[in-house]
Amino acid sequence: MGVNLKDIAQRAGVSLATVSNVVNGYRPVGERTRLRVQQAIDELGYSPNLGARHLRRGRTGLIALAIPELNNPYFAELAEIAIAEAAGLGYTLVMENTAADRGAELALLDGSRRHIIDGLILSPVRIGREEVLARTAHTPLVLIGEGVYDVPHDHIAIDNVAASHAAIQHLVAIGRRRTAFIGATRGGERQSAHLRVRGYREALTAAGLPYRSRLVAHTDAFGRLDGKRAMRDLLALGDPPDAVFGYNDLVAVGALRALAEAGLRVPEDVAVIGIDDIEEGRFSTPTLTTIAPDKREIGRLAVRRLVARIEGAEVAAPLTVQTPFRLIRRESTGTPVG
Amino acid sequence: MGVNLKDIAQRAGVSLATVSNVVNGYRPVGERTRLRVQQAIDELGYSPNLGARHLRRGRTGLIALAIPELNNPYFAELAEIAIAEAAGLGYTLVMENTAADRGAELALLDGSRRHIIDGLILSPVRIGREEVLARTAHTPLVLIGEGVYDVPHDHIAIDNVAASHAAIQHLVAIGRRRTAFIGATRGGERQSAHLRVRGYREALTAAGLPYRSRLVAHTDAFGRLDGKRAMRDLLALGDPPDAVFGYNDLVAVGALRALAEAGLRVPEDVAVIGIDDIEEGRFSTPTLTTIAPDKREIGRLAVRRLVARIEGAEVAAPLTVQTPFRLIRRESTGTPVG
DNA sequence: CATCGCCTGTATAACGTTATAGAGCCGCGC
DNA sequence: GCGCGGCTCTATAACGTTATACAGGCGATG
Repeated sequence: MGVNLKDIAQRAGVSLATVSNVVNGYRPVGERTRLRVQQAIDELGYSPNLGARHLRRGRTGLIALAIPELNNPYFAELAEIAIAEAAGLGYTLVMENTAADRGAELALLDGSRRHIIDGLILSPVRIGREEVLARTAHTPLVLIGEGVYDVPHDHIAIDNVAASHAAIQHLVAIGRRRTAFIGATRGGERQSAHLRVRGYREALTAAGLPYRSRLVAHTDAFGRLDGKRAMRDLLALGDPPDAVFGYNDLVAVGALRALAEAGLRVPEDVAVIGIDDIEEGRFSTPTLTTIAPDKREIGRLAVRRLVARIEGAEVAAPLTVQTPFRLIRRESTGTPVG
Repeated sequence: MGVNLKDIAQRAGVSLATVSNVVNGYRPVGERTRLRVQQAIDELGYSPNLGARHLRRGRTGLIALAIPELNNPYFAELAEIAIAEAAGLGYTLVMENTAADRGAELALLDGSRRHIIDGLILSPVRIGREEVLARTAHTPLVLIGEGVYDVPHDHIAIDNVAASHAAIQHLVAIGRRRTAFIGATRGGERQSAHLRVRGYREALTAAGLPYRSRLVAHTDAFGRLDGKRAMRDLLALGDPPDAVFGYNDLVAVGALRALAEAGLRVPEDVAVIGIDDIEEGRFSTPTLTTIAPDKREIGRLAVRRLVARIEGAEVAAPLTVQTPFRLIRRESTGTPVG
């Protein structure tokens, strides 16, 4: 099909090996021949066949980013950053959608893709420590988000407990005394949902407020619809909450909608706060107060750690990084003071 | 590294070729040997090295979906569908973000990725007919969305003019007489923005309403912020519109926000309609009336056409498909009647 | 009974690249 | 005058797979 090394070699009157050396500088080439080869390359419009290169090198130049839902703007924004970072390092990022499915996560960890991918960035949802430890694939793995700990892999996440503290402290500061949480899950001791509930509980206690399990709404997933339904249920309680802390912005947006349909005012009747700082929250009515993780940092760091491992930094010990976050005050908890 | 064909062949006591035939059924294999080989495969946990396979076959099994912004929920939803469809056909889809950049679109059309990708689905924004015709790469190309016509490639899009008609007719039906359009662009005769403006204009004329160029707001991009700014400008006019038709839902959401900040009621003061039916519009306050394209159909069709071409349907003439759409009435144009 | 064709299975040459071993040439020191 | 090391470049063997050409066995056909 296309132009290959041999064509260039013939055109320039040199050997295959010399052309290869010109292309990727593995060994030095004399100035005159290099120029001749370069000219042939330009004239014929050669670009290396990556498949063949990777067969020979044993690497494909592909890394995968596996996330539970592409539809979630948080992950879409993260993916956009990661794709750019990977491209800058000479890698192509392919997105894998696990759809929060256990089988899909397991298949990625150790599946048939292993030959096609040099490394994997995974945001685990349904698998835990054991599954990660049981993995036999030898390609580097970087974990993002919470859920799996104490495994020999790099791990990047925000401090969920601290983030929840910040959210609750803010609600307490604006005078709320009955704050609900939407987005708890059953089981999963170390899942991020669990950690966020823990932070919620600890912060309430620290503020001298009671923890009421009725105000903790469980959901199957973390989408807008889940938030809306849960909020509706909370409003049906005898004594509904005066504030809601959503597992993420999507859930919080759903809560906003349920409140609007119920004819309640935000933040006067119920204040709402989420986590993720998705763009949608900057344009909703009311705009959404949120805990903003440093998506840029997470995306770039994950890719860079992975590439470092792929390119041979096996020696370094697995790194666990907690990226910073900040509170962004918007209308859903009252007009910012500052 | 991993287990390869040779290992299996030795274990089962057969030749390489036989194992290969068992794996991909290119030629029939006797029942007894097939079983023995299969057993060896299972025992050793063999999975084919895709790089090598693709080098031999001349195909990589990768197709690319190039879209102008991953952040746009419309494209994220489309991508999710396309990824699933590609996986079902044995292909891996890699996402390419052109960021609505001309250079990026050109690079994709004819760039260094050509060896790594079997085919490309492109949503062009900044390039036109000439650039597509000038392309030298020989891999199949499927275009989605509008902007490029009369090129020898499959093309899938909704009928933008008709969609705009439907939107305007709806606004007229609910009694609006001064409808603005947000999201026009300069130049680009056949760009979708241009087509949507044309439909807007034609439908107004058909309804016996005047077309006022002051009510057509131009934007640089099609995001929430663009919609918000444009709406603000429209409201500053001496006689502001009583309805707004957004280039897409994102722009419409931005308009909703500007209206809320201006203290205007939707739909009483200003009705709003968009195109895309993104989930966000089902949860915004008010919920957003929209023209819903059949995303599932577009995503699946694009992938299937591309794969058909890759697998040798060069004979068939390029297909241009217009996928259906429907109007979804929500609060932003008044409570649905039906 | 020889021949033809089918059915299984094998040996082997690609695919396009990179890394290794080595060949030719030149100048320098003993 | 001969060997030795440094510098370029070349020849070639992989990487793991698939497709082609071919070989042997066996029943059916003339």
